[in-house]
Amino acid sequence: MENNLDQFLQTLKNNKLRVTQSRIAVATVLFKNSNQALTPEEIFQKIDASKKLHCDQVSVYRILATLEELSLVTKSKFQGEASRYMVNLCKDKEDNHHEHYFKCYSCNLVEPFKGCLVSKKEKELEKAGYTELKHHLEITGLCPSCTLS
Amino acid sequence: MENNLDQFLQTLKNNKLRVTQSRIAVATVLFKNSNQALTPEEIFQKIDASKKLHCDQVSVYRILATLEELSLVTKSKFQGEASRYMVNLCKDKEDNHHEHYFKCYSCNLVEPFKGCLVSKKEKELEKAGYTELKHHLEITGLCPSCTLS
DNA sequence: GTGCATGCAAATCTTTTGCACTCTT
DNA sequence: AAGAGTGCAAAAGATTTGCATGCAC
Repeated sequence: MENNLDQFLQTLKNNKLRVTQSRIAVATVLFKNSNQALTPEEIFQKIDASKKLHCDQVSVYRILATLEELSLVTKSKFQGEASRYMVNLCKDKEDNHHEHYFKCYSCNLVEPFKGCLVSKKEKELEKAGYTELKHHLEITGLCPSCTLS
Repeated sequence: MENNLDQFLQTLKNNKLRVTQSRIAVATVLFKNSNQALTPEEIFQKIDASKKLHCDQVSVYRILATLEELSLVTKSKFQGEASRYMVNLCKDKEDNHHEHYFKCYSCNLVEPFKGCLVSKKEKELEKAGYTELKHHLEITGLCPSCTLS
């Protein structure tokens, strides 16, 4: 856990980015909630509540954008609400790394699905002359444990 | 075409909604662009440009919401931009009518796909204890004719 | 010391809401 | 005449941008 954070910060250094208090604050909150996907707002609230950490809300946005470019965090967007971010625990650095996510609307658990549900359809479309295809899939609901309680 | 518009307005009457100038304006623009999905902004611009028609931009939002409830228009949301609406040319009134859309980012053509690419995955999840599943899928790219030109 | 990164203010974009007035029925 | 629907103003929520200051290196 702590190792993960250190490794995380090391990646910043390796990319010639500075290890600032704000970035440590965001990273710390993300690691403490590594099984949830949090909105920038939620991350800011948790930083603010901790008293020990500090970071402006606008900086949270900027930092998350930076972290996403480095593939240190994963962004997932669900309809009608703010984007959500979580640490990218999947260590393989393949660029093609592509996933879809389930989000529980009760506990905000976010789970990735291996494989892509849409690639088959995309291949069909490419054969039909479509190009530069991209897609975005969101699945939401109640996870098993929230279903029971 | 004109018949479609009349039929459209008749549906309003059948649902005890008034046939107002604003609703005619929105419907007219939607029918003139029935193969495209337009944003509320775009619809408003076209109404405004026509000089003959008139409707406030806020009313465009309200009218689209009303039309969507009656299934007269279909709403499709794509990442990072405003929602898009188009007349629902599919006449079967099945409530289960569920589709996914492809949007061309060049000409804004929107095409529905029959069938659902995700339902199989959802059934797996239900077996695993997940409940109240919903999903949202967006596919974008260049359509064949925009690819060629 | 240098300049990357931050904090603060303000702007942007989309959409919603409140309310008085108007037009359809 | 009644009230559904509209127009205008303003608010709301998420995110971005500009710029002067400050902190990591």
